[in-house]
Amino acid sequence: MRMAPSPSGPLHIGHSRMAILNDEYVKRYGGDLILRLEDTNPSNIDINAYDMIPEDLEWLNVNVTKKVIQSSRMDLYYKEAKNMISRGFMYVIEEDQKTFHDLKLKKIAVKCRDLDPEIHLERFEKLLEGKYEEGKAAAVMKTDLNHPNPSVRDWIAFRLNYKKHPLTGDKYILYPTMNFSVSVDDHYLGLTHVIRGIDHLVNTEKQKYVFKYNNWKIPEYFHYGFINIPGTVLKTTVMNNGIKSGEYSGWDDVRLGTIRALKKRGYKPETFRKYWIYSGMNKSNATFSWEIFNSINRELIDYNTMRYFFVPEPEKFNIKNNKELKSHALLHPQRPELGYREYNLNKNACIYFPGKEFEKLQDNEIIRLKDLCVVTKNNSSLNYLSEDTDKKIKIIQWVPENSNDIKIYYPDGSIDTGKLEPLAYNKNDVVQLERYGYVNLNKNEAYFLHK
RNA sequence: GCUCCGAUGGUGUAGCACGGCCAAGCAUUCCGGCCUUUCGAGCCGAUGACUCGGGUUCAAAUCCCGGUCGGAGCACCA
Repeated sequence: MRMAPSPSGPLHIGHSRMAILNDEYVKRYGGDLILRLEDTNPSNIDINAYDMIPEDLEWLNVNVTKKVIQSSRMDLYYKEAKNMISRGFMYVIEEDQKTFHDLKLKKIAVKCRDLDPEIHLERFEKLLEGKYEEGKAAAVMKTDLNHPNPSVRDWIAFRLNYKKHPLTGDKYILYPTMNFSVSVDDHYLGLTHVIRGIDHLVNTEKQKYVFKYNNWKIPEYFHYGFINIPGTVLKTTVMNNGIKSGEYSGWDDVRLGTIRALKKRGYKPETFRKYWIYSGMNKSNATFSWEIFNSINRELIDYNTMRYFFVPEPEKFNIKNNKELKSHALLHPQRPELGYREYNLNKNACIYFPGKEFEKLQDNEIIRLKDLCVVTKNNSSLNYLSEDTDKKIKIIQWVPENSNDIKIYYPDGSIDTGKLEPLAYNKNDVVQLERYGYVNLNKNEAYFLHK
């Protein structure tokens, strides 16, 4: 099995599907999982991606057994190309891009298509030596000019690019297109099974020509459908531009759909795995379900997340108690052995209470400050009533006066501000803010995870 | 336009290769209830789907034909 991203940025949630599906097959049936970085287009490479991609995979617990970088295999591609030219399966055109394309649309062969292989070999050398301008010549795979899909007709196997390559510099100028390098690599790396998206359906058809001409064994292909991932930014160029312009704080900005952003928000690697295994390899397109994804994650983290109080839009109230109070809230309702969060409140203590909740209360309504006492609303104040009651009343969270301000960053770009109870401050952990949601605390700020 | 794919509740899937056990299972969301000093967890309940039309057959979600809708590809990107 293999996975073959181009090193143009870090992995995002869409890539994680390919990675995990491949990894899962290797786990079940054995074999190698090859990470192949496809960097044969110098115009589309981010040098940092060579490191970021393996990091992301490691975090996802994807077990890569072998790593290959295509730009270090150029000699192999050249060798195979010459071999195929000499046998008449590939040729070199001296037409420019548009001319060649127009001819193909009309199913017309270029004049030189069937010239002696020797001539094409000479031309190929000229390509390597840089005797042509970019876009004015290319090596072409001979297929079928009558193929109903114009892109399958005599597709381009090598093209010139004089741009400096981040890894190989100006050592090479002639680069194979994906369809050629993929075919050669899939064969020599011994691929038996290929899992990839349906966007490659036509590429598979193109690549099969290379296999057939060389009598190579064609791998088994599986194509899965597109996943539309709503509400998140995934396009590498958009992310990249946003980072450069300062709009995003980096590749791990919580508004992005990268693996590192999701990690920062507090998702578990296992969540990705469970989700993608559960989704299977349906060929039909689907919408990514954050609901299900979050539900999986919630189930994984709930047992190990401590509970704390957070008060959004805090309003300060003097609860006018005439005695000292002590709060005793469990760190985890199912795990009393973990202990309590306790705060001592003096007589006439002040607390913070959520502004929105206060507005919703009826006058004289009795409510419970969770794990503290019972109060009643009178006009614009909250007044102490008793320590406990048997009645079923609303239970609302609060925080003591010495609580700290905190900002909670949402993936949609919004920010919630409020007061976080002192015991949670400066923690670096995923916690559940009771009646609010799960967040990943990072000292004096937090990233919203999910409800 | 051409070529190729696909279509099961709000969402995601199971079932389709070998028609009957499917008056369609599971998960999630929403709604209702129980429990609980969280709107979390847990428990119970409810609503909700085979794209349409033909055909084959004793019998079709499953096979065949056609329509509709959706998607992908039509690059010297991957």
